[in-house]
Amino acid sequence: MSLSKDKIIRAAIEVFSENGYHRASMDEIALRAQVAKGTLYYNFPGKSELFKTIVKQGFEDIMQRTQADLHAPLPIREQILRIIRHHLDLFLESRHFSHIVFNELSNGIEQDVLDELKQLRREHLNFLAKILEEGKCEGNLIRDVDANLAAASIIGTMESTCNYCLSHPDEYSRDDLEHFVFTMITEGLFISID
Amino acid sequence: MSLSKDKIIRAAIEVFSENGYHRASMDEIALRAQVAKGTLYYNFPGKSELFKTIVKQGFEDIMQRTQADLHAPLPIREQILRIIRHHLDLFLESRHFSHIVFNELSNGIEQDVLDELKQLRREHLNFLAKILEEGKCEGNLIRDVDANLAAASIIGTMESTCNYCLSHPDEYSRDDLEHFVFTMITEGLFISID
Amino acid sequence: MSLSKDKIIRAAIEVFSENGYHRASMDEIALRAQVAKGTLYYNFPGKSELFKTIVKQGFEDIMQRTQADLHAPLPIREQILRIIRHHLDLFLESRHFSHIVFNELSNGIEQDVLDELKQLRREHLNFLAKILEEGKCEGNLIRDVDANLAAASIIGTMESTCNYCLSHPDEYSRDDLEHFVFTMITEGLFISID
Amino acid sequence: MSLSKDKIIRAAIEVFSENGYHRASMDEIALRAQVAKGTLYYNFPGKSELFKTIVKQGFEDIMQRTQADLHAPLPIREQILRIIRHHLDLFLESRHFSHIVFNELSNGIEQDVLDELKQLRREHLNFLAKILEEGKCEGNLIRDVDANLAAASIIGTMESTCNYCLSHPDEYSRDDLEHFVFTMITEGLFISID
DNA sequence: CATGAATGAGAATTCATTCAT
DNA sequence: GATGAATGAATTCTCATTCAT
Repeated sequence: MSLSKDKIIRAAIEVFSENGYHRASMDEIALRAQVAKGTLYYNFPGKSELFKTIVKQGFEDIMQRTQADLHAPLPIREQILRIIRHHLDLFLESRHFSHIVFNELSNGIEQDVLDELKQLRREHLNFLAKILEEGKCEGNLIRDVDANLAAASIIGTMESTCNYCLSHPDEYSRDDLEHFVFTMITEGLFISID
Repeated sequence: MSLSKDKIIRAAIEVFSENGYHRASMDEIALRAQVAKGTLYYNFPGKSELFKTIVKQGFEDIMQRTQADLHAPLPIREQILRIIRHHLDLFLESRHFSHIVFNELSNGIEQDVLDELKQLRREHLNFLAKILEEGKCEGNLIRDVDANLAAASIIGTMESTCNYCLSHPDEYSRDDLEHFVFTMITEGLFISID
Repeated sequence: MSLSKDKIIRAAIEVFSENGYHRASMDEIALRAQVAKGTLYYNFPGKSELFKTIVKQGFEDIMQRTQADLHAPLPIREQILRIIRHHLDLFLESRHFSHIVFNELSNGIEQDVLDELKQLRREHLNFLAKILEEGKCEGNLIRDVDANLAAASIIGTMESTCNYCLSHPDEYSRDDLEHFVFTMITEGLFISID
Repeated sequence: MSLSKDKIIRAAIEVFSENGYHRASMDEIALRAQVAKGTLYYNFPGKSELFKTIVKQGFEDIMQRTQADLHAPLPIREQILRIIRHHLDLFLESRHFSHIVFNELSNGIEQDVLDELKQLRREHLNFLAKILEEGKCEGNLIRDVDANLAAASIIGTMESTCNYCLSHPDEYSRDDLEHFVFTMITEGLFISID
């Protein structure tokens, strides 16, 4: 693997994260990667393909990190907690990137690349949905809802609350947030009388 | 009242919704509005101001529509249901626009306009948070969580699940979605044993 | 004579003086004159004609003011001094306007208007040249040079030194400048041994 | 060395000279330089920077050409004559360019670029003023006037008379003009009785 | 007389992409 | 493998001018 390719990817993550897809410029990426502009095109067919590579890597990374932490006999309760933890890490650490990865897959990217990106997102959702699905088998804990919708819901909750926390720094601790998200997702807003 | 201004706003909503801020071009907006390019600039100082007008109107619209439906003595349970209904209407009807309104407030818009947009989003969140806060007083129903985070969480859940449904058309009925969202938000993923 | 017309002319002098022909906008002129943009075009055929009116008025004004101060039996020495005085007044008071009037008659104005403007400048030069020519008859004082060139030279000297003084405020008094210009024009740089 | 850069500069001198700063368009410059519009922006940050480059080069050129011709022991009389010669060359050869360089430094160029341009003009004036200042030491020839004002005065005289001659072609020979300017500058308009 | 909404040609600038070296 | 000069289509914005009222 070429050295340039790595430098480019690292720089591209930075630039896409900071600016979003459209405001990110190939010039800026080349500058940060300390390679010539031509080198970008030597290593990647174009901007959207470079973007796809980044996003793909992002999805794979979060899925792998999460997976690695979900040893077999963990109760679903703990599994969900760990999923939340890993995703909050990602979201809080690199909010724009997460935003891109999870949301900005609509704007003006070439249709074929867009389709691949949507496929990646679907896979990630399936990954989470599958964990939930398996969790359902485990005792009478998880409500019988559509696992895909549930996964989407979890991601939405995390993204939105992270966004809010990031724009209100120092108001919430990391632990507060984690606890809140876990409660909302598992117990909901209403007090259950038990 | 200027006829052009209305035509421009209608066209701008369409174009921004379909393409997002950056891919939306003033040319396209003028074309759709059937006015000359100069007319855009006669009526609005520039692209970002036009965008701001649209977003502002969007926020005001959803808040007003929701407010109008929340008569005084409704139980919080019913209020939340109605909030969800109105927001799902908006999200499903104009997904990209909602996405813009609720999320794409980060990428390369002029800082001062951006600040105003964030303020609008904050106001909308406060609007929802206040309803939740008031709901807390009503019996022992709502969990004692941060109302702002809860509001953010609700929006995130709705946005994300709507997105999912829109990319999987015909898999979920409107009623299914509404019911799911309501359950997730109020009861969470876990079955409460009562 | 219409009231609007006067307001427009006054505003136009300001705006042209401050910005030069090209940067001056009809919008700005209308704004300052407190009339609608259409009113400009009701009173003047267009920007260049408006400009011409201003310049013409400027030339006529300076010529008239100067003429009025040159009573018959004044020695040429005194006449030149008064010419200098009046022109310095104009140049120091409204540097950009003078600049426009005396120099910026080349840029992108319609050819026919431009021709008229050049004609006006020529007339002003002739006006000065004629005074010099008459002065030649008076004793053996004025060198036998081309009166037109001499007039051009006088204007150039005044313009250039005024410009310098305006960009170095408080370094030269009005009297210093007047005295310097008079000396340069009449006696030149070299000490004449007499 | 980039070939395009040279072509652009040559074309820009032409276009700026013919039209002045505002009427000169980047399109026209690109066309004349036979490069694509983008190439302009590849080589120069923008219009005003390109303009600055041209003006700077113009000032440096005239100062250098003049300097090169002023060998040490030349009497001040001869030095002034040579200064006049070089400047008339420039003014007559490229009137609009000279006009731009020496005068059009006011109209709507970015403030920072404008400041640099004014600085360049100041340097040129100082260059001339210094020569005059040194000339003062040489015998009792040069009047004790402010050297900066004198330099400004000389430039103004040359500019204005060249302008006049250029709009009255064939009326004055190059030698006539040179002789006139030299006389005006050194001896002034009045006959000194010696 | 006066208005101001509407126009559209034209201008500066950006940026993904190509290609000869 | 890598470069960077060159490109040109696309984009935002300006502004003199027109015209129905």
